[in-house]
Amino acid sequence: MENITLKRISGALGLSISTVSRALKNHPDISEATKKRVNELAEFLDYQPNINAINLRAKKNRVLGLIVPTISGFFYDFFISAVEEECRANDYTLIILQSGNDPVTEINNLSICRQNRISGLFVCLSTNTSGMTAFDKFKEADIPLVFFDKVPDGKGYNKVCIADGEAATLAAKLLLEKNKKNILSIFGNTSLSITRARQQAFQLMIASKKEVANNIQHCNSSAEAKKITDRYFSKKVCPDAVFCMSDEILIGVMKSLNELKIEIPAKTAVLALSNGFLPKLYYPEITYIETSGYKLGKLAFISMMNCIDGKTEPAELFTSSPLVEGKSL
Amino acid sequence: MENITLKRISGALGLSISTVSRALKNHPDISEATKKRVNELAEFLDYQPNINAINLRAKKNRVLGLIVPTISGFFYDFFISAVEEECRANDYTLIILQSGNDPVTEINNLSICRQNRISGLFVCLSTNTSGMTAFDKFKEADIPLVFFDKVPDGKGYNKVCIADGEAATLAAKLLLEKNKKNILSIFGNTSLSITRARQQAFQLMIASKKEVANNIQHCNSSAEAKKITDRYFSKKVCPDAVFCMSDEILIGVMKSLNELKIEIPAKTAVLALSNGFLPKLYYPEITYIETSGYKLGKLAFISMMNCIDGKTEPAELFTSSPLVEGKSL
DNA sequence: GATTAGATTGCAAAGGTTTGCGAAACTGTT
DNA sequence: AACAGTTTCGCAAACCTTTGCAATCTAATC
Repeated sequence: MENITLKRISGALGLSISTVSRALKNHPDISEATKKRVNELAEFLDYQPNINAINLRAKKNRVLGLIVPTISGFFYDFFISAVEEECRANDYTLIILQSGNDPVTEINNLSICRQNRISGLFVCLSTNTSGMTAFDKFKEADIPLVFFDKVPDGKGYNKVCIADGEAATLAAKLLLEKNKKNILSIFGNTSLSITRARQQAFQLMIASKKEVANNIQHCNSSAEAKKITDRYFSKKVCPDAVFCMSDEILIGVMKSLNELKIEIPAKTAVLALSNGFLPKLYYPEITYIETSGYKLGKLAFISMMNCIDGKTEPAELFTSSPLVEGKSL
Repeated sequence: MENITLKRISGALGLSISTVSRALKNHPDISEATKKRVNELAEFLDYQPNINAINLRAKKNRVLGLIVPTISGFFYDFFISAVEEECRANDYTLIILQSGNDPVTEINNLSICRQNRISGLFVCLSTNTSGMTAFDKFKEADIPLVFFDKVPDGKGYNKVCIADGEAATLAAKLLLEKNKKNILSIFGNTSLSITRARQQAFQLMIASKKEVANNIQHCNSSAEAKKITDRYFSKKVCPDAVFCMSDEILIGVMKSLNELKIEIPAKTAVLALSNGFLPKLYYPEITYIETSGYKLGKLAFISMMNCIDGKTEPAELFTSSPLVEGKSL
């Protein structure tokens, strides 16, 4: 079946292409009568403007890119969900690409984005990104970048972040308020800036009460978190609280505690920084400080719009992290 | 900064646009010397072919659409993840849209897809889709549709599905083998074809052993599943096994059992149909029959490629559902 | 030296849309 | 009837790429 184009409509109506184009755009030059005729036929023929032609002429695509280590999980899917909603509401097309934490794939994805002539890009760096040179090309081309979650160091980049320090401080405060004396606090890989920010703030606050023991541990996976917890809770004196820096860690901790049949919060309290999905799965529901991927996504889109609207200075925006009470503290 | 185009390169090299175009495509008509010159300059200038111009000329976009009720969850994100991988590997761009289970949004999304001139569309129907007329337009336009998860009734559509019957039968068989006598089986909303398929197969197999009691219940949420479980396990004679049709139901069941401190599998066994993520969270790990979103995504892509390659008859493909042993049975 | 074959390159059209500018038609005034 | 002033519309270029066909050039053959 032949494509419906302006030419086709103009031919059928005995008008010029430009008149049809303007009529469809409700241009004041065109008489109401003509507009009506054109719109009716366009409707009838189910005319769809050719987006390629439009973009070609306009020299820009209303397309945003989004690169993420992986879509599935407890965090990025929520982030993507928020960004997609905003893109749809603002007439942007969204292209999502997974890097799988592979630097080579990451570079390829950047290339795909450039081929697609995106107007902006959301990026969560892969864990072992080799450098920022590939990203700097976008800056040169005046394509705004908004980093989230795993962000590059240094000024000069747009970033949206969880207020890691605040959240961790709040967590520590809560534990102190509840008079916990022997805390097991588990963090992720220290090479990540999130880890450092969260740990530093947490540590600082706990240290304000000299008599409180803070057992700091690091891990790279749920399994490692479980092992650590196993170890601490097979001692004579068990921790009276466990702090989990992330959902991934929470999984390991809970598995251990459930297996060891440690009652929560009677024997030990559990507190986590979490996206909010997992804590509600457990019994009792885990008290957590919300580090919402969804909220972060909304914020990222705002930041992107700012960039596209010409705000030039790179900005770092933060989401708030409210406490969500469960029964584990 | 000015855009790099073929014209720009041809000007700089004193060649014609067509020569440059062919050189970059390694056309045999062009001498090696010229190819080298062209490629080097293109590389140097970081030339990116204008995809809009290419698509305009080719009259088709290498773009696939994907409509899903929501990205986040335990299922669709895995499905999307698989489809994205395949799209990337096969040079397709993927556009993901959420319907939020709203029929109006669904229609709008279809419209967005048409505007983007997609070459194919993956669809999971929203729960209350009003009818298939909006989708039939795609058929008329020869744009292949591949339905997954929530699929329309009747022949005439491409579908990829979990082998619901097989999976449920396998589940029932396992419970019978373990000599369970009093089973609580919880299913989702009966208006969904998945529910009906799973329930029917499960019921049939259990009924083959007359002495086994099968308590069938339905629910629309985790919370409802929890209530049902609460009720059954506050009776004098508790079920010796719980079957969960889905992850959502499993969540409610586990919350109830944990709260009531019912030991698994000592007091009662738990068996689920699941995407595989949640069962590994619990202690003990839940035995499940895998209804993998990831696998389904891979299959959907295969089906899509078949359609695009001109296979005309609508086909219904199934993924297998292997047993994954946990410690709950 | 003329002819031919083969290698290499260029011309021009097409794909669909937008838009500045000019042209035509119409209105109403004198 | 001539004019100005509006209203309404069309021409043509530009966005960038691909490709059938024609054109040019080189070298070899008769």
